[in-house]
Amino acid sequence: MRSPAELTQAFRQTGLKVTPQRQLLFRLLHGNTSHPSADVLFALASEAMPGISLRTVYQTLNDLATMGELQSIDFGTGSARFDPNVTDHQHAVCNECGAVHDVHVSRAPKMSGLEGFDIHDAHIVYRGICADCAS
Amino acid sequence: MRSPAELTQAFRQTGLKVTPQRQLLFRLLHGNTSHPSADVLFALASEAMPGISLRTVYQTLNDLATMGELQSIDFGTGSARFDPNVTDHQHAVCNECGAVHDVHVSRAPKMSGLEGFDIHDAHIVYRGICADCAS
DNA sequence: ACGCAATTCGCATCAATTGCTAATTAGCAA
DNA sequence: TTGCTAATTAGCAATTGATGCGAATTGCGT
Ligand SMILES: [Mn+2]
Ligand SMILES: [Mn+2]
Ligand SMILES: [Zn+2]
Ligand SMILES: [Zn+2]
Repeated sequence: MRSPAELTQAFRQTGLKVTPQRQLLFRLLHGNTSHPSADVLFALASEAMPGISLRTVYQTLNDLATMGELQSIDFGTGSARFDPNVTDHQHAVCNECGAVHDVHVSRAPKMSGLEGFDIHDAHIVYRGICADCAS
Repeated sequence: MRSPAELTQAFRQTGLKVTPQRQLLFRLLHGNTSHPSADVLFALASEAMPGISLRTVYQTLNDLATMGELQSIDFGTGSARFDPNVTDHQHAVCNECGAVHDVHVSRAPKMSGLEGFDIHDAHIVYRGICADCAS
């Protein structure tokens, strides 16, 4: 995801308005590696801007996802997680605390057993216990 | 997942009863490689047994999952998919028709960028267009 | 055949997300 | 700076997949 300043330009160029609510979310998401849910972002946003609506948080997240500025990922944890890192990477999910960490694999694994399937992308989810929870 | 006959034994040994509804689901699931949702199973079950409840389908699926006879997988398609194949394998999901196919990878990919994470298992989801939809 | 714990199934409930819309506001142009 | 107008906000209703509940039913060990 680009910086709040760059997003401001991008939004205006697309005919979208730059509101205080959106600027706040730009700031909360930029460089955020915690893979927050809409709930969590709503809680964070509410601290800085009491009265902001959960609906608005969803709206802005969807706008950003549509623009390709962030990805929405479903790890089966009940709610979608949002990731401003749209570069190619994988995830490790802790079974204990639910934390999601970025990881990388050296090379995309080849699959076998299926002919004629045109692969667009492959996503790997590692599940286990994170360093914090192991102690 | 074991055969309907074996499951009948296993259920009774666990103190669970073997009802006609459960026997039907045993049959519908055994050797099923289509990764059906609860909805789809309910539709199939309703053909053979009109009046069966969706609640009962969920109940039985949860029982089987708890016993380790099948796995519940969330591909982010809106509803959970159920897989009676509990051996180590991966999946390819068609972006067009939503079909889920079993695939295999030669070797589990190593991840890097995270210290002290104890990996229990890794799941890979390939997304793209299946052979049927390509034509 | 009996007794009782397990099961079924309809309905209420829940959680995450989206639909709808009246009131508000950003941003452009005069 | 002011005014116009389309975009946005925010509250609430609705939706969807799934679970909680409980009265009526039924499997199954004795
Ligand atoms: Mn990430
Ligand atoms: Mn499978
Ligand atoms: Zn953890
Ligand atoms: Zn397809």
